[in-house]
Amino acid sequence: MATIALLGLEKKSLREQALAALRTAITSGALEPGRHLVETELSEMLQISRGTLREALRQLQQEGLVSAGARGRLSVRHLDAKEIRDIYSVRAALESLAARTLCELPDRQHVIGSLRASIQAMESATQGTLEERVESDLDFHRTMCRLTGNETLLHSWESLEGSIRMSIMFAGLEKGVRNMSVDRHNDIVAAIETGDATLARDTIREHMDSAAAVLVA
Amino acid sequence: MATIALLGLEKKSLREQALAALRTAITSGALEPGRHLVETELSEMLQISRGTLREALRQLQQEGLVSAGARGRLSVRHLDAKEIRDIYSVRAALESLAARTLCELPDRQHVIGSLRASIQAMESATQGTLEERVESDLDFHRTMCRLTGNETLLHSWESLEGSIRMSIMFAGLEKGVRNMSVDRHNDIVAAIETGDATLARDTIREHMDSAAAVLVA
DNA sequence: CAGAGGTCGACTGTTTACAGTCGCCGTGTT
DNA sequence: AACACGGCGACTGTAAACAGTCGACCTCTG
Repeated sequence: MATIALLGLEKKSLREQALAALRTAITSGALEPGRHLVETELSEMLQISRGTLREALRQLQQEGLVSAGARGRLSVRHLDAKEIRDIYSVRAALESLAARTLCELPDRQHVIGSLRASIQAMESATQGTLEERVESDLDFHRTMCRLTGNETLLHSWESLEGSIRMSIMFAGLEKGVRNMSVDRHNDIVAAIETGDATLARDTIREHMDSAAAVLVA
Repeated sequence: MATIALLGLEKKSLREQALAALRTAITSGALEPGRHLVETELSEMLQISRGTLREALRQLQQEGLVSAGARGRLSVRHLDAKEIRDIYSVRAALESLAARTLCELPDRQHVIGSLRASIQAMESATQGTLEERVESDLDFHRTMCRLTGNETLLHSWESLEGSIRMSIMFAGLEKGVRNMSVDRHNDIVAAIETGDATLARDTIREHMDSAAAVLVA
């Protein structure tokens, strides 16, 4: 196998570059689910030492992209239908909290603006590649979490992000993208704007349920 | 032979031992918040090499017990009142999902039994040390997440566990323990038993809100 | 031919060594 | 006295080496 490029991240530590490269390799399918990850092999691909690689792998493991087998053997995690549904349940819970938090803000104009901008970016990406559309979709949801100002919430969501990407990849990008609807996002923002936390929660739950359903179909 | 089985169970990697030791050191206050963590210093304390230590630190970092400063300098995370409230918000969201999931199970008898057993253990610990009482309390909540069978949910909760422990420590064990009520837990189980997800959610939220309020007071 | 060793190879666990960087502090200059 | 400079020490980033373990395959023996 050819080397995995570490482009665009020259400023950061090798560990972070490796982490990003591995994440991409896994969520893009270059490293297919179930694949056994051999440290010496990967460190050669990435042109880094094993020690540095191992640090990155620990992080990946915690994110759930990599799972441990006997004697520390690592492999790319394989997601089955139930796991995808589970991931989306947790995702829905986190994003519902995000929406509720935003609903309770006294002044939501700035928040609404940012969210609408994110939706706009998504509309612009309609003509782009599948990957770009997925990115813009995840951006919206990540933005929602970030705008709450709750770092713990954002961090929890981000540690789920890799699994979400894998879910989409697992089911095929087409399916994942087909489910992405600008309308749904507009509904969420509208609910937040009126401060209706219950409606926002229900909208998000429906969004997540149908997304999970499409992915496992 | 018993010895063979025991060998497999008690032998963990140095990394895991170090991880557990560091977690304990931080949540017990031996390593106070804000303290700068020097790798060579820690590796000497723990009698392990820096490489092994660094892997453990990455995991600790992801759990939020350790935060990174300039040039990779790590220090024990310091939680302020807002962060504690934020952590408990996310915790409430996750446990609400757990309760709702359990409410939707067709046959909940086994679950109810396990939860009541956990509460029983908590009552037994009433006479124990403060640490033991905190442990039994966390056990109940962790059990609730585990019983859902949603590994992602359990994992998300567990990655918050360290922060929860820090919150309790930050406010002083007495305060944390004073807030632990067997009644509250019984209320949660009762709600799950009747399948009333809304009631379970509200009970958990109140529980979490008041816990956070006590801790930051 | 079956099965008990026994060597080999492939990995992971762990340690040790080396390189780079930043702040500190003393020194010399003006 | 203020300031620029340069050596020094303290850390982190990174690499390379060493050790232990388990499975595969091969061989010898009954």
